[in-house]
Amino acid sequence: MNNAGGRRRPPTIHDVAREAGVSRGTVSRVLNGGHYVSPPALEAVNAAIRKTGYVVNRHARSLITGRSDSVGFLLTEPQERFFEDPNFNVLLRGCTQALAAHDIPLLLMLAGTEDERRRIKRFITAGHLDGVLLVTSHSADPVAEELHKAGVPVVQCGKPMRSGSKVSYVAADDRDGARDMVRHLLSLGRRRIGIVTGPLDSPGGVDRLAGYKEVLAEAGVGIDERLVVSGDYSRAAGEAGAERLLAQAPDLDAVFVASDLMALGALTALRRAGRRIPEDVAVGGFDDSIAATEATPPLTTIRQPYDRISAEMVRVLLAQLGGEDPAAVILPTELVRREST
Amino acid sequence: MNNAGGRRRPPTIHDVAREAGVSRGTVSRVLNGGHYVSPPALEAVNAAIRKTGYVVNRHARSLITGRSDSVGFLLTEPQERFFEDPNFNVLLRGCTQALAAHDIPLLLMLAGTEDERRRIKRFITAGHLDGVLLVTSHSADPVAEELHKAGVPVVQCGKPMRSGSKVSYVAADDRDGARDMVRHLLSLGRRRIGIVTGPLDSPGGVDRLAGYKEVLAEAGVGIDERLVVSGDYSRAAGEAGAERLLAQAPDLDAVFVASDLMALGALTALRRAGRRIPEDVAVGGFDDSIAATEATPPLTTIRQPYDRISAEMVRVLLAQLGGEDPAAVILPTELVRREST
DNA sequence: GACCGTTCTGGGATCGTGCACAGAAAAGTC
DNA sequence: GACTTTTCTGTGCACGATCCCAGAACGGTC
Repeated sequence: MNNAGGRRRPPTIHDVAREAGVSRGTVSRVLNGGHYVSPPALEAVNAAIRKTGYVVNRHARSLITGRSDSVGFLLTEPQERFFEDPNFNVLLRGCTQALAAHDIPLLLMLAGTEDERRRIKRFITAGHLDGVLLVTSHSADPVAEELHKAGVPVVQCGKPMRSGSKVSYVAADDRDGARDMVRHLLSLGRRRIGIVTGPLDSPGGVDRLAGYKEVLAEAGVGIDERLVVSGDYSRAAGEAGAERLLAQAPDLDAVFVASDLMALGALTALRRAGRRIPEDVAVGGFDDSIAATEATPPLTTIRQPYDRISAEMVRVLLAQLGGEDPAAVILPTELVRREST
Repeated sequence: MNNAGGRRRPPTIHDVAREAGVSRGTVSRVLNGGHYVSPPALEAVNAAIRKTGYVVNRHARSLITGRSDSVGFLLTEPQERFFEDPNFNVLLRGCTQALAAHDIPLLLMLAGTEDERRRIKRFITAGHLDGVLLVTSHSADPVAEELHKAGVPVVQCGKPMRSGSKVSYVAADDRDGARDMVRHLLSLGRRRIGIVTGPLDSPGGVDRLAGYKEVLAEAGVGIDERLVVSGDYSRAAGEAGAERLLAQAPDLDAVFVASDLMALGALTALRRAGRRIPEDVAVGGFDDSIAATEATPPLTTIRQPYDRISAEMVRVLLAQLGGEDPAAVILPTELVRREST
């Protein structure tokens, strides 16, 4: 068994066939489900596989089947922000593990520059991948639509902006999450509730704002546009947003910030203005990333089920590879109470 | 050019040959470097490639060459900690981009459970990968050695524990970084300098401690074992470590904490004990992760050049694929002064 | 026994490349 | 011009699997 220094030629299906005393065809059938194989042949082949340590050559298989049995995980701009977002890690890990359970390798592709985008699109449309899991914070990104048009199965993380799109997606229920948070703030007796929204050219930004307005209207609390500002999910934007709110509506007693990272910035700004959290101003975040638990005080937030999102993305993609139609999945969120409210 | 709804058969080398009026062999030669091809033939082939939109079928190529032209990025346990470490992201992104420049896809493999480890080892040794970039916080991990013995080119991130190993690695100069930090603390007039080391079964832990002791000895400051405690790089360990130091040596005036994450915990513990940072106790970290800049006060730390580390890992691996011998690369660190010292 | 349908098996064709080889064409040498 | 060397080209084969098809083996029915 000494094999140091170089790789030996791996056993092929032919070696297994010879060892088992059957033909290649029979071995191939065993490998692909075992239909139309007699019990003794099945056992002989399995024994031969164990004995030889045979592993299928995926390249040879792909060449004839036309499938690659691998999936791409595509992250499009803006990398800096997203890549440092802990939520991204959870997604990537979840997808990798869900695919591993099906023995499907994941190819990581980062499209930062325009040049990289072209390269990657070329790679994908060349048929090197069976499907693509797409993550982009900018949901207006046309790449999902382009790949879909080229016949490549795609599942996007987060709702796409264009509503007519037939691209599969998996997302958390932004609107409902926002409703829960605002109801929670109302239940604490707060009435001057500000909001720092996400970018309003993305469904995440729009839907969370819609939920906010909906609940306030329901409760008979009027909507004061001075209580509404927007940011881009970054920490700095949260800080600036809170400052703007304080200037426009100094009497606010709560803020719903549309991401935990922005909430961190908001905490800084509010504290600097001398407001106590949560006594003077209650602060609610969105995401439930680790940032939320490590903040001081720990953030009340809306949990996005990233582990389930990744699992669903893989499930939907594999279903599509199996011939099913594109699907949209919306997963429920959950209010997580901590000390900031 | 309408191709909605399904993939069309991609053009093959044969289509290109027919289009260019040459044979398959000539096209193949153009694809692989263009040697022994006449100028007119070269141009005709290139034109045909552009016209047909031809992209090489990697599976067919791999089948005949025996190479896969793809590389694995393997992360072994313990995932939870490492995966949430922002440094990991920087490594992963750096490797992906460096490989993309050579048109080499990266396959992400996470080995959490023992079952996953077996699966992945099987996958790799089956020849589905040309080489492996290995990241593990536990440097005693035998997987590097195993893969190496199986003839798979490996480059490890961080120095391996076993010194006799012939596995390539790329690491920052831990010892020198520690020396710089301790010299810096000495230059501030501090003499009672504590240390929270990393795990002492890893070179990172051992070497940083060695640097610490070396500089103190050089400076004629004795080594007080009450000033030395160790942790596991986690935030909680930093907090506990600082508490132990405060109990064992209440007169300390500086702490060198062997990771930024631990330093965050140490800040909490020191502040709770009423020590002002940096007036009473100066705190130095290690890594220069984003945690360092976001801490209050921002941490003085030793910068590990993760972007260069990832680039070197890829360079060394590709060199090895090209037939060169395994290599060890140690990169210089840099002191980053901020407000915690 | 003749016939049928189902289960099971083996071998040839095939996927799209790279490589070895043979031979043509061009270039250099005496 | 005859010869060698170098450059250039096309063809057959191989890589390792799946797929298809023909036909054998089996069991049941009339």
